[in-house]
Amino acid sequence: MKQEITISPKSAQQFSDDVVSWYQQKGRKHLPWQQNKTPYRVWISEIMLQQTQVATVIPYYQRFMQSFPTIVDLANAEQDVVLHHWTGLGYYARARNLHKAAQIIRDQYAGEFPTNIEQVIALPGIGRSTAGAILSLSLKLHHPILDGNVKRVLSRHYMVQGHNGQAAYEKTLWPIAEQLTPKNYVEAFNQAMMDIGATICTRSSPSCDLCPVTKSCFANASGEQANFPQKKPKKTIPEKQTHFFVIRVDEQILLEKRPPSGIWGGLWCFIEAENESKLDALLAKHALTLEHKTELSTFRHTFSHYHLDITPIVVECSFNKNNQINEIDDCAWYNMHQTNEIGLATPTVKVLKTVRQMMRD
DNA sequence: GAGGCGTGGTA
DNA sequence: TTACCAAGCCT
Repeated sequence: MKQEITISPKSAQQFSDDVVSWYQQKGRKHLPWQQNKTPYRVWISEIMLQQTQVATVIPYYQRFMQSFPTIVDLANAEQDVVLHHWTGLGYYARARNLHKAAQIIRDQYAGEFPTNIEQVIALPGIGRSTAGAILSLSLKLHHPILDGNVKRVLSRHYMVQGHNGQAAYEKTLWPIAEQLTPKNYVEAFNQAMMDIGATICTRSSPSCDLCPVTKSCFANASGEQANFPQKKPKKTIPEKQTHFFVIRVDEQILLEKRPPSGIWGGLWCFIEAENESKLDALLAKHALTLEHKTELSTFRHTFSHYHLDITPIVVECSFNKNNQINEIDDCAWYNMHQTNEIGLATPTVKVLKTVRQMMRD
């Protein structure tokens, strides 16, 4: 059930004044994407920061901007190279969408990031909040934002029921964000709201004594900060099992490009199977002779929605006579000692390291 | 509209 | 160790 929250223009003005003054004194101003702010630089940061912490993003951001200094550079890059820069960051659809959107901007907007919010939202991977953040932070255009930080601040301030993922929760919060967002200093206000959420109005034990709007906060007044936002109902996530076939011929490793969507979409992984029965057919298909097989210890990789117990099987092979390296379907041979410009999932990187270590010993 | 989609940090 | 969280978007 959507709550109706009424805010007087005067209290909204007070709120934004307090937040903007706080930003000028205490806000974060030295993050890499806050220097030389352009729509492109802010866009990349906003995408990387989705569901990802600042400290994790910084080195990825630096490498990405170094390799793709402009939208057109990004658009013209190979998808493998873009995904290579995302290796280990997760939610790889973000990188695929970023690449697609850059090509749209190159082809339909002459390489200039659009400034109309509807056009920005129409780009793949950009929703209302990210679009508002890009246009307000880089160009000072008057748009509200509503990311996880802002939601938490507003949820507490006005005691809005609900939690992330609930439609009614967001339907209540967007009009609040619209009413509070000032016409002047919109960039300072939006950045400050994210800073306050990230550093003061934290998920657990918020530092209300440091908050510039604590005096008007309903949750603070009633001591109910811990009850907002509400806890999500917890659910147990399933466990799945798989084998990684590490098919190796000398220093060459056979990898398979995954389908363009779904888990690890577009990344290169070891060939997967639930059990070993697939191995014979696999060797025949690639014209390989088995020389030695080693099963490594199983390890667990946990996603947001399931656990995956992975058992790597190192399969040392030689090529059959008269068969050189032949690439079939979406498979390709990679030299395991070179840093190929391709995207790899974290467990793939981990197993590669283990195999390199085995070869040294 | 609820679930898919990653990973590393933290309690 | 396990469970949950961190600047969402897409289907």
